[in-house]
Amino acid sequence: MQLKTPVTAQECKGSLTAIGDALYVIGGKWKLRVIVALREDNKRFNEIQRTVEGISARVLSSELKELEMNGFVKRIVHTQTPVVVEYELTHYADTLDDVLDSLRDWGTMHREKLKSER
Amino acid sequence: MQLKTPVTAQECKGSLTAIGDALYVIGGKWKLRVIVALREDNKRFNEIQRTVEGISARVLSSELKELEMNGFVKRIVHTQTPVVVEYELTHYADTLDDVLDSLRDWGTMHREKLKSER
DNA sequence: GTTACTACTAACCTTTTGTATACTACTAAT
DNA sequence: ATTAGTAGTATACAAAAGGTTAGTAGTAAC
Repeated sequence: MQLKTPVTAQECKGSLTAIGDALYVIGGKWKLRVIVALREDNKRFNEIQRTVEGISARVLSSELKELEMNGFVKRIVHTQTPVVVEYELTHYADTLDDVLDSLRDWGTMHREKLKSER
Repeated sequence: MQLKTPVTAQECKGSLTAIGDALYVIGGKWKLRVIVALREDNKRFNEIQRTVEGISARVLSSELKELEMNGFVKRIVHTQTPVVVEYELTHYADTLDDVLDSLRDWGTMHREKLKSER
């Protein structure tokens, strides 16, 4: 049994701004999932697409661009034949560990709850 | 300096599923923000709309319905004139505390980082 | 009598997101 | 010669999400 975080109007406004800021860069259906896929290992384009089930090449391509722009991902091109491109998480992406862990834990718990309700 | 969470292919797949489950019910632009607004206090419709800046009545209405369906929010109707409707977080919504806190902390940190880079 | 507040909802429109298919260009295997 | 793999982009279209405006019906203030 967990106590409710006491929240004043001030704190509430601050939270709203902060959470808005966070969702602005990591919100959406795919960004966090791509980051999770990359946490396993540096990955190449098609590997990521196979790991993140359901994402199309077009959407993955644009998500990777945004993640690169926001400093979560580094793009490494190996100029061989065939050209191989690797995507690597930056150190800044590691700052998302708490967010990803809490979200994973909550998702796991929620799935259990739904299962037990059936 | 924080160590990178070691992630195996198995753990990665589990995380992807769990995070997918979480985003399915609390993903999108508004749901978490509505919950944050309600953490301050039970709120009436127009109060929530004023607190969560930028949300339209139409969208707030549908978000509240989904939040109610998923067990995060209780709708309480006071049959007076005028009819007053209050929205209250359920105990289940409290299980999101870790997610909300980590997201708020990360958002705050991120905003500071952007500020210092300007 | 006009405006504002209560809590929405319907209709319509725009924007965002996603899907499907085809295509580049090169290598290697069958 | 055909197929598969490398990493995408172009095009066209469909679906989902979100925004805008107007309106309901009742009360109370100005």
